[in-house]
Parts: sequence; structure tokens; C-alpha cells
Amino acid sequence: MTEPLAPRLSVVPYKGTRDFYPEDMQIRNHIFACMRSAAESFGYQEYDGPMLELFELYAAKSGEELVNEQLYHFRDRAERHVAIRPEMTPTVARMVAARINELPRPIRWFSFPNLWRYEKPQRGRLREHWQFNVDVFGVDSIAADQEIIEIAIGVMLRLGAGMEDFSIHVSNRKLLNSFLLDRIGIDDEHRKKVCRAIDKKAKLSVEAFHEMVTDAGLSPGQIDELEAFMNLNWADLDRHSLSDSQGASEIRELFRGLESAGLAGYCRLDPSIVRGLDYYTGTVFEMYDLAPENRRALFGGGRYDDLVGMFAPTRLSGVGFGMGDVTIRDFIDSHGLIPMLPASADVFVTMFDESGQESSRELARHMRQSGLRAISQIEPAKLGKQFKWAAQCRIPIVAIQGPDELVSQQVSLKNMVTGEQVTVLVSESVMTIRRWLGI
RNA sequence: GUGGGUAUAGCUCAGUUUGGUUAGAGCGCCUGACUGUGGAUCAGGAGGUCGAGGGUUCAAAUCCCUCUACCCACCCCA
Repeated sequence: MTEPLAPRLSVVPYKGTRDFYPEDMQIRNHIFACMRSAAESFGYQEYDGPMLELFELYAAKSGEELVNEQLYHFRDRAERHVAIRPEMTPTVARMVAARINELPRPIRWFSFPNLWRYEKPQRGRLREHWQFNVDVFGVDSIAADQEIIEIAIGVMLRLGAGMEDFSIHVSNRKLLNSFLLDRIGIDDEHRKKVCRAIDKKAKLSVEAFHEMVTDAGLSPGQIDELEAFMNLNWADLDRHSLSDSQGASEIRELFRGLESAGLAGYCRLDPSIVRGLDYYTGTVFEMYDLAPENRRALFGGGRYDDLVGMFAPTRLSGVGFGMGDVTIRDFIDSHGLIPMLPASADVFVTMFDESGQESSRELARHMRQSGLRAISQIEPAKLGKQFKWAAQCRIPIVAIQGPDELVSQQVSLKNMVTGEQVTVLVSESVMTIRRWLGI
């Protein structure tokens, strides 16, 4: 007689979320390590904040769609209206504002928050993702914009990407605004539509683009000017009629700085970069995969004049970017940049039988005390099985101490990569292992 | 929210057009050949309510209906 089975629960993770099994976690850690290293090399400090914030924090500035359709929110037991953070910027602005008078400026911070948005999942887009956020507050000059872009490039280089893999498209909101308002005289009413068309140009056919901007009220002459504007190279800015505008001079300054840093090759002026968020006021940039099958921006950022102002009377400018783990993972996947994952241990210590348990554990303990990562066979088993297990886990060295070795205080070490095997005194074993591993 | 695709073993997939023995393959897993040595080879084994529910039929993985999940694209974004 068998009991009727209870209905089983699903093993599938909640829609739009991921399980990180150890092999996934290793890759995530690798990506985060590259990000952290890039930020720390510029002296940025890590911070974190709560995953829950009051709903009002986002209602104020985060944009209609994000709040109305994508926010996870609920009432807590005291009827407070609580939201799960969909982005980090409001939190960091709140944290900076709370200590606005004591923090030495510039403030250089980074974080790895997990963020939640109620989305329909698809490639590069899930409901929970981790986002590397880097911001510098309190610098009005373009030098900060350059530093932020340098960090972003630093992450890509650490991940193993090169000039042939990605490109950072840079523009400036002021430049776009001068062009639209002063140069060709678009009114506010049509500006949004034109911006949308500009933002989408790369994805549209020439005809579709023309239709879209004509629909937005542009004359054929204005369209010609717009297309010339969008093809501007930063070096051409000097000869352009917008040459004297503040946007143009900021762009020039930024590119001169990037050029002298040897980084101009990773960047190019692309006046079609708009970015959706309203709070950007100056430099804006997006990173694109140069592989043509991946057309969407992988990350982006820019300068925002005053996010802190919603909490404190002080104006404090900021520049920053956010980099999502989902898109970056897709990027390194498709560019063959997933590194060989290191094994979880340096050495596997075998065990023969009940009588060898103590000596086996003692040997592993000895190796750990010498700084090696050692895995013990937990209970006696066939040696072949133990070897197989070690090989499956790609542990590079197996230590064998059977009755033969035990009588003479020796241990046999097998290099699983080369197949070489030696028998040495226990006291010399760590040295041999270190030599084999090159550590 | 709109549109398209997919669902069969742990994984990748045949089989569905034309309903018919006990639903298959490769890889992976377990056992043995091999009582002190992994990858190779050979032999054997475990593992499926064919996404779920209903219908048609003597008979359904296969035909019909409904639902669900996942993937992709649009919108928007990382």
C-alpha cells in the first residue's frame, strides 16, 4: 500500500526571477568582482540601502510608467504604503541628503542593489535584477562625467571586452535642446515626439524615420538639418553652427579629456542618445554591443542636476550610471568572455576504510592550516569513486594516504591535470601542492 | 497591455502530417568489469500521469476545445 501523494509544489522560481546555482553564482561573482574592482580603483566606496522604501519616494520623480505599472507595492500592517525598490537612485539621493552637511565632497559611491520591476520577462529583461550603480555627487565640472565613463570602460576591459566588442555613445541634453529649440525651433509640444523618433532612429528604416518626424511636425528642411545633426562627429563640432553652445563646449571638453586618457576610441558622439529618464540634464551616454544581433543599449547613465533637492534645500549635482547584471551576462556570454571557473578546492583527500578516517581528516586539517582549500572524503568508499568525484569537481590534486603511506609518514599526491604522481613526506606535501598550483 | 512561438526522461531533442504492440535516441546519472587511481571502452540499470483539464474514438503524445507555463518581439528599459 502506498500513501496517496500530496500535491507537489513547483520547483520553478517565481516569474522573472532566477535561481543562482553555484556555477551561476560564480559567474555573477566574477562580473561583480570586475565592477567592484573598477570602482575601487578610482577610490569609490560601497554602500547599500533597504530593499523597501515608502511609495512616495518613487511617486515623486521616477516617471509614470515605472510607478503605475512596474512597481511592486503593498500596505504594511500599519497601513504604510511600501514599495520594493525598482531603482537605486532615489535611495542614494535620500541617503546623501540625510548627511548632506557632513559628507566630504565629492561623494564617490557604488552599490549592487537588487531591483524589482513588474515586467513581462524577455531577453535582457527580468523582474529581479542586480544593478551596479556608480555615482559621484558634488562636482559641477565635466571632469566628473569623464571619470564616470572611465569607470564604465574599466568594467568592460576587466570583463575582457575590447574596442571591437562595444562602444559608448555619448551625447548631451543641452546640445540636443539647443539644436531643437534654438537652431530649428521646435516647440515644447512637438519636442517629445521628435525625441522619441531620434531615440528610435537606429531601429527604424530611413522611410519610417522620415514618417515619424514628419508626423511630429518637422518640415523637409528641418529633417535635413536633423539628420546632419545626428551624424555629427565630435571633431566637427567646431565648425557647426552650435559650436558656441554650452552643450557643444561640454562635449568638446569631455572628448578632449577622454582622448588624452586614451579612451576616445571606446566612445563616440551620438546625438541620437536621449535616454528616457527626465532627470538627466547634461552628459548622457549608453553602451552598445558592437555585435549587430544585439541592438539594445546594455547600460547607460548621465548627469543629473538635482536629485538631492527633493530631500534637502541644498542643490547637489551628480553623475552616474547603472549597469544590469542580466544584460552584462548576455554580453559576456555572446562574446565568449565567460572565464574558466576555478575549482572549489585545491586538494581532495581520499579515505580508505574505517581505520583511516582519523588520519585522513588530520591530513586535510594540516593542509587547511597551511592555507590550502582541502576537501575530505566524508566516509570510506572505493578509491575509483573518490577519484571520479574529484575529477568531476575539477579539483586539481588528489592526496592518497593508505596503509602503505601511513607507516612511513608519507602521502601520495596525484596531479589530476598532468597525471603525474609522487609520494612525499607529509611535511613536504604542502610545498609540492603549492608548486604544482603555482601559489 | 499587444502579437508570434514552444511544451515528450535530469539536459538537447526525434516521434504528431497519415491515431494502432510495452513512447525512443544522444548526452548525463547509478552499478559492474576494476578489493590503491578519474577521463576511455564494454555490459547492465534507474528515470516519463508525453505541460494541465475536458472532448471525439474500440484505441490519443498524435485529432478537437479550454487553461497554464516558458521563450521571442513590440511598448519601455538594465
